[in-house]
Amino acid sequence: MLVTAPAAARRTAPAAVPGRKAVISREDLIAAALKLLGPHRSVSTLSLREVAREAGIAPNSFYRHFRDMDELAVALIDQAGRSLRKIIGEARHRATTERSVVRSSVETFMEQLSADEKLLHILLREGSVGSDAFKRAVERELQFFEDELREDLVRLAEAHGTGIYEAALVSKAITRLIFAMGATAMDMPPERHSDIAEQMIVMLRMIIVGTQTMAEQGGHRDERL
Amino acid sequence: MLVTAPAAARRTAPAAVPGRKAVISREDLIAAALKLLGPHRSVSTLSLREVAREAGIAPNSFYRHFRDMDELAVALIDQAGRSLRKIIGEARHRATTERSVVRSSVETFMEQLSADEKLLHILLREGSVGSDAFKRAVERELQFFEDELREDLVRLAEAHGTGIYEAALVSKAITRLIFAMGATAMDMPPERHSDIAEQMIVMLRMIIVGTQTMAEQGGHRDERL
DNA sequence: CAAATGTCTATACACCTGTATATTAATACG
DNA sequence: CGTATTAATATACAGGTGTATAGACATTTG
Repeated sequence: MLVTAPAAARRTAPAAVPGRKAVISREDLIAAALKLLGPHRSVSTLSLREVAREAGIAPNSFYRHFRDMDELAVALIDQAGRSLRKIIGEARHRATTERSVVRSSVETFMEQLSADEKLLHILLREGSVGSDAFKRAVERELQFFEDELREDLVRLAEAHGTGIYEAALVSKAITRLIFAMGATAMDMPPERHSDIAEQMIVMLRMIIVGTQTMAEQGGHRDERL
Repeated sequence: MLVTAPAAARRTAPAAVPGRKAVISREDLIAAALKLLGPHRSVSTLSLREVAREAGIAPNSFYRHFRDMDELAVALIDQAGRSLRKIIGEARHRATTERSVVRSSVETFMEQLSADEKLLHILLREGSVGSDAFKRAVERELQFFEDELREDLVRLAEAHGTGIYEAALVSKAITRLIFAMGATAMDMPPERHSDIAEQMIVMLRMIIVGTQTMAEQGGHRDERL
């Protein structure tokens, strides 16, 4: 993978390589790119020069850290995914003792959205534009999310003795739905976010009740609709 | 609305206005833009000059028809929405006598996707990037879709004597889910499209079974999950 | 036919983009 | 110390962009 190779290189001990000390790092460039992003500024519209300017370096110095803007974009997605998974993971863990998993996860998700954490915005917004590498990176993060959710679902289903029909599809549906709803929520005033969260919760509950009911009936509902 | 005003102006009888006869029309420009679009070319990356070049006119002539590229983009979305609604409408009508509504609608949707009709691609792909006007146009089309679906759902629920819990949310969930799944399907080889369609159908059935079950139980399921 | 009027083109400007080349600056090692 | 090695810069180029301005062309109207 293109992005992990240099990351691995940096991970080795910084044992006294000759040459000039790096005044700027990949992380600095990522931070500069993040600073430029906003509700009206998407990753795909950022230019190399712009990021370099924001980071306070000459345009050409950019190449010391990334092959092109696309590689930076993938790094951004990587970071966004890691951050989101960590947060949601904590939310799930926290939830088992307190409120329901779906409520606590959804609310955490929406809190993160409101917190103007631009990372989440990237993940939600730009999954379908950009280079192939970029799209694949986003898809990979969705897949991670989906897998973790599926494991949680079957675990919880067993714990509660409820059935679950097509767990993989359930988690896929939930993931896509959450991300789609989150994306539209981004373009709304924050005071409506709690409404959206409630809508999400009802939607998820429908899916869960659906899969449970279908599990009880063996999935053999007629195709009346 | 910005785009309907000039459209209305053109709709008046073309009764002998003085001046030179227009050699190119808005529709020609829209067609040129469509020709440029593709799996690796999104609306937001089209330049005014590029579209003008493709249409065979001087860059400045563009302004005779659209204020800027954004206005063209909104017109594109408009057309895409109309086209999709028409097709899905026919599918729904056709379905009542033949197979299930959800199956027939989903299959029609995916057929349209495979048919390389770029219009649908625009609608699916670029809902979250671009100007505010553009995003609002996409959101409006989704809303149309959603409203029609809701009417259909309550009608069918009454016809079959099944309940339906929170019909508005059901149609919203289905719409967003279909569009999200469709967007990811676009980036996949066509031979996987039928798989995706089957996945969609199961997902939708879960939601429908869920809303029916919740209607029977008055929506008072416990929050175990 | 002439005048008016709307359509289209040509030219030009200022700006921005990615990147190739050459040069300078700073650090580590012998 | 000097030298090798790497980081960062300055300059420059070719090409693209949106759009302002002015003029040419065609067509309807008086």
